[in-house]
Parts: sequence; structure tokens; C-alpha cells
Amino acid sequence: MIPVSPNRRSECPIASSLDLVGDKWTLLVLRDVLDGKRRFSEFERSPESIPTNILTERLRRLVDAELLVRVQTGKGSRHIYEPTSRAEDLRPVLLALAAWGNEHLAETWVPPANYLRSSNSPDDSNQGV
Amino acid sequence: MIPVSPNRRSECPIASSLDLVGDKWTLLVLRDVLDGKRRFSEFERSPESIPTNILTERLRRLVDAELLVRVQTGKGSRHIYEPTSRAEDLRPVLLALAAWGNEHLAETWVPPANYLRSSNSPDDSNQGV
DNA sequence: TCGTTTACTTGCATTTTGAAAGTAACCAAC
DNA sequence: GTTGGTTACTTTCAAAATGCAAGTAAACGA
Repeated sequence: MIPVSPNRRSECPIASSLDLVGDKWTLLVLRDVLDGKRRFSEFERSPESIPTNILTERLRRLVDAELLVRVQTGKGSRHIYEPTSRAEDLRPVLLALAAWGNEHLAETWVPPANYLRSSNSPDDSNQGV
Repeated sequence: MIPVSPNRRSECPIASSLDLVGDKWTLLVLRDVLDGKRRFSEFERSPESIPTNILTERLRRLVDAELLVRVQTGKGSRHIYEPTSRAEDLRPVLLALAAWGNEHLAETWVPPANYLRSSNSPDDSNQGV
């Protein structure tokens, strides 16, 4: 369980979830990681172009809340971010948002049928994001 | 279909949805309206205490995007906001967020089994939000 | 060894948010 | 028919978050 945060607005589970992931960028980072991306530079290269200072801060928050774990790879400042089951459990949220977007927003990419359905690495035939 | 917005970050359906509802407050207004609330003053009284200038602006955006319709009641500046089917279609997003919050965030209200499942007015036995 | 990549940090301008107070129209009671 | 309350806002201004650009240090790759 993620402990009660000091800036929680209410005990509503929706409001409390949004206190953690309800901003412009966090769910997009989670989208990427659940789509198989693992590295800072991969998140950075996504089409939305997240500013790097914000990416750093969001990754830190997600690691703090244990939605991601940061794993050292090689010697220096080279690591990957792996989703935990807490992050995996957000898939239904992302899938519901994607379905709503495809149904109601003009000119959105329709992802392949299995998009975000497994934790596998992204498949080359899809449009990714 | 909601037309392409000038500030859209990408054609990803998740990112595009978040361009409209991906902030701290919008989904809480939609939670309230899907929970049976209809008036400005009802949204204002929710436990998260949305600032009124922000509430005004969010209601305007949701009316513009046709997730809500503003209906005059009585003479003067007295109206209600009714959800359209575009808003109803966001229920799965809210339910998924609520489920995730209840599973992973400490001390969140567990809403009744039928929470947000219908467009009926809220039932007195529930804790509302 | 030299250029490139990775994963950041820093500084600063712009934008958004938040808190509080103000307002105008209506409504209900006395 | 005035007074007090409610409704649905608007305005002001401070504070916080975001965004952009540039800088950095270590490591990697040829």
C-alpha cells in the first residue's frame, strides 16, 4: 500500500489516484514503460517531447511510490526503469483512456488490438504511441 | 468527434485524451456529474474544494467539448450541467482509477458496488466520493 | 583519443493554479 | 418592500508548476 500522502485532497480513491498520476505527464511515462520502453532517453524521444527536468522529477516520484524500480545497468549513470505490479495495474486506466480517445477525438492513432495488453517489448508493426 | 485541438501534443489517443482531461481537477468534476451532481454549487462543495475560478474554466471547457451541456433553470444565472454520452463514456476511466486507488492507496473510501455504474442520482447510503 | 550518448542539473521565463474577496441577479421570508 | 441568503460566477494577485535552453560529467564506441 502506498501510504497517505501529505498533499492528499480527499479520501476519494479517484482523487487520491489523481494526486499521484493526475498531471499532464505521469500517465504518458507509464504508457511508455508499459509499452516496453525502459530508458530515460526512450521516454525523452516519445512524440510528446517531455522536458527533461520534468521527466527526471516524474521518474523519481514513480520510483518513490514503487510504481517503477530503477535498475543499474553497466557502470556509471546508466539505468533502466522497470514497472512493478503497481504500474501494471494501471493498464486498465490507460486502455480506457485510449478507447475513449479513439472513439471521441478526431485523428488519433488506433493502436493494435493487443496494445498494452502484455508486458512484452513493443512490436515493430505498431505505431507505438 | 471532438476536433483536433491546437495544443495537442501527439496523435496518441492517451495523450490526446489527457490534453482534455489530464489535469488535477477535470476528472473530479466528471466524477461528480456522473455521480448525479448537477450544479456549480454542488461541485464546489465536494471534499476536494476546487477553487471557483478553476471550476468555472473547467466547466466551460467541458461544455465546449460537449461532454456537458449547460441548461438554464429558472430566470437568471441558475443552471445545471448535464453529462452527454461523451462524458458517460469516461465512466470506465473513473472506475479503473477508483479500483486502482482502492487497491494501492492507503485509507481510500471504498465506494459501493454500483458506484458510477448508472447515471442515477447519488444514493444516500454511499459516501459520495 | 575524440566524438557521441546517456542521464541528468541549472537557470530563468512563462503559464497555471490557488486563495480570497467582490459582485450581480434572483429568491424567500418577514 | 426591504433584508438576508443563495447562486454562479469574476477579479486580483501571489505562489507553484511547467517549459525551454544550455550546461555537465561520466562512460561508451571507433
